[in-house]
Amino acid sequence: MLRMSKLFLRTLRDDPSDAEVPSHRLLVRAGYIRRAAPGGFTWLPLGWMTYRKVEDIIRDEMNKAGFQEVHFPALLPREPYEATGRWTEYGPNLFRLKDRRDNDFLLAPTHEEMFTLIVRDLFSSYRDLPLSIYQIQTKYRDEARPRAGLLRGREFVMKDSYSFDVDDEGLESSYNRHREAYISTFDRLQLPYVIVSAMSGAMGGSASEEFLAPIDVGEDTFVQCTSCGYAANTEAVNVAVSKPTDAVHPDALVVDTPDTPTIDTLVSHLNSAADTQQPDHQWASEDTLKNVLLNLVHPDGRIEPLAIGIPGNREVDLKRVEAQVAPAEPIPFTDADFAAHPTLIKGYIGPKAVGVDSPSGIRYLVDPRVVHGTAWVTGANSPGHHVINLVCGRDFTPDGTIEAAEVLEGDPCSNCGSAMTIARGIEIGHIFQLGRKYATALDLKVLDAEGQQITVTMGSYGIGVSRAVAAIAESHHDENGLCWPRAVAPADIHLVIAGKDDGPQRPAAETLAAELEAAGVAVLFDDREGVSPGVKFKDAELIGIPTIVIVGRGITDGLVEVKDRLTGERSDLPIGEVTAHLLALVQAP
RNA sequence: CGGGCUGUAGCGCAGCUUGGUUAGCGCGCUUGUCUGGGGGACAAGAGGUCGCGAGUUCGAAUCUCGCCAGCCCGACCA
Repeated sequence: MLRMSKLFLRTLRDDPSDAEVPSHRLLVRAGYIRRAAPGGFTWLPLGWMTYRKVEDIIRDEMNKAGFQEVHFPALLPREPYEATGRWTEYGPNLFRLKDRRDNDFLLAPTHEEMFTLIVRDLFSSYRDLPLSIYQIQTKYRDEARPRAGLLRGREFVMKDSYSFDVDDEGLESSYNRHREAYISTFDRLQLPYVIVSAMSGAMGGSASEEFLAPIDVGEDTFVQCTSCGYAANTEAVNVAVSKPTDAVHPDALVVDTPDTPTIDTLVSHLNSAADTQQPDHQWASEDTLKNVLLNLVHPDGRIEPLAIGIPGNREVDLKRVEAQVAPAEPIPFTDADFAAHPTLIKGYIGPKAVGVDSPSGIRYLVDPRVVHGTAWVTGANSPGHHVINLVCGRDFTPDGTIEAAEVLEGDPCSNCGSAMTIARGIEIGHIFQLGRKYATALDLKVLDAEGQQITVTMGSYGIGVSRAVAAIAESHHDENGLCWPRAVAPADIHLVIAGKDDGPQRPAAETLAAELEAAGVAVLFDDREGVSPGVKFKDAELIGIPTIVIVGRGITDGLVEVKDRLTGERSDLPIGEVTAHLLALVQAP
């Protein structure tokens, strides 16, 4: 039993000024967590109990699925990460430090290397596989900008699993077992989620999905099809592509378009100038082909310029580009870059100035909607001039396609063509098939049935444990405070004495509390003296235990009040029946 | 890493423009009395390196410079 008279807790009447998102605000106000470092939080008793409930559910589901728990150090030597290249590739987000003999160490941001190495050390036969092992561990990332409390810290807890299989079918099966385990886990945590297609990114590999809790404060943007259920992180969306057309277009024609360096100015010029006006059709921004230049910075420092052609009604989405070109990093051209490429006229760049066979030699990739037979208005590579009716495949041929254009609300689904919606989400889980990248780099092989060495294929699966606590808070609160799902609440029942300190309420509540505890119900007992009922009620709502029991003025008639935190529904029950009633509530599935 | 805002008691804030006794208010905390179903009242208290460091000045919370930290937007982010 937790007695509030003794509990290490102080609730705050005002919102902390540095907290913006609800989970951060309420967890601090209700006395669950406290900021201790940039991006680091102390868990106070109520918070730690909730955290442990979440962790236990995750652990339980992992164990049920047959995965085995291990535990690595967070402090690791440089060598394994050197072997996979991540010591440098991980960049500034890696916490690096030195010991007294000047050896390099790091605080692990994730543990692929260590898991791979330990399996290599212990196992050497296909008969040992498949294997899935996991840990629940504190991770460190030197985030440029920790924010939103627990949602993005520099120190956080993650459950990370790794699967090891001899072939692709095995990997597929391990992947699906994790997917199922994640579904059960998030269902138990009562976290709403959408499973979206994701990029496997620099990690390599193929299949990759994210579990996103659809909450506006989330940092990921995803699309969802209103009809077929397709969902994807915007980084991973494939645009719906029209078929190549056989339409016959007039010859390409260069027209004077003075002072039209932007799509807007170009479109309004086309619609007003005598030589370009069309009787039956207003020019629109989607008729234009916008050519944007980027520099790709490769991990080895090499810089490669890249030209991207997209419909003029859209912007380039750098996140999407990065997902395509990883591990290279895309950076927009600066004025200095344009100066270094005098054949590229900013605002008037056309397909003829770019492409590997052009004078510039710059690789030219276009949006997949720019297909054979489509006609475009685009730059004529001369200030104040554009060309109309420039036909892809006839007048120019790009070097390839790239998913670079921003995704807009209402865009057609690439699967079924229906309109897609866009929403934000918190990434609460990520599962993906790593393949053989780490096994190859660290030489993880086993003998197959024929006695041949084969490289193991791996999967990697993460759940942010501390982030899950915040995500639950984000999806389970109201203006008065938290409303925990029963499975993760720090106690089952919040029992409040509402009466004079020497009134009959106290002995009745004490008896009830003892009875509940004896029946196995975890009670947070507000037995504080000299605290008015109003204060206790406010605290109870802030703290958010799902059922609040009030021993108050009804006690003279032998009644206590049972209140549902979420619905506000209340009922008076004879004190003799309360324990059975609450027990049923708590044990309800 | 760029732009904007901010840093004064556990929490929320005023004071800074125009430098000047002992830095103030509300909440919270301590003691007492009253109160006792929605953060109650009165009284008396405790609690501060004014983010840190230099500088200007007879004198700096206040002015200048540098740094650090926080929040928001963007960049970044298996």
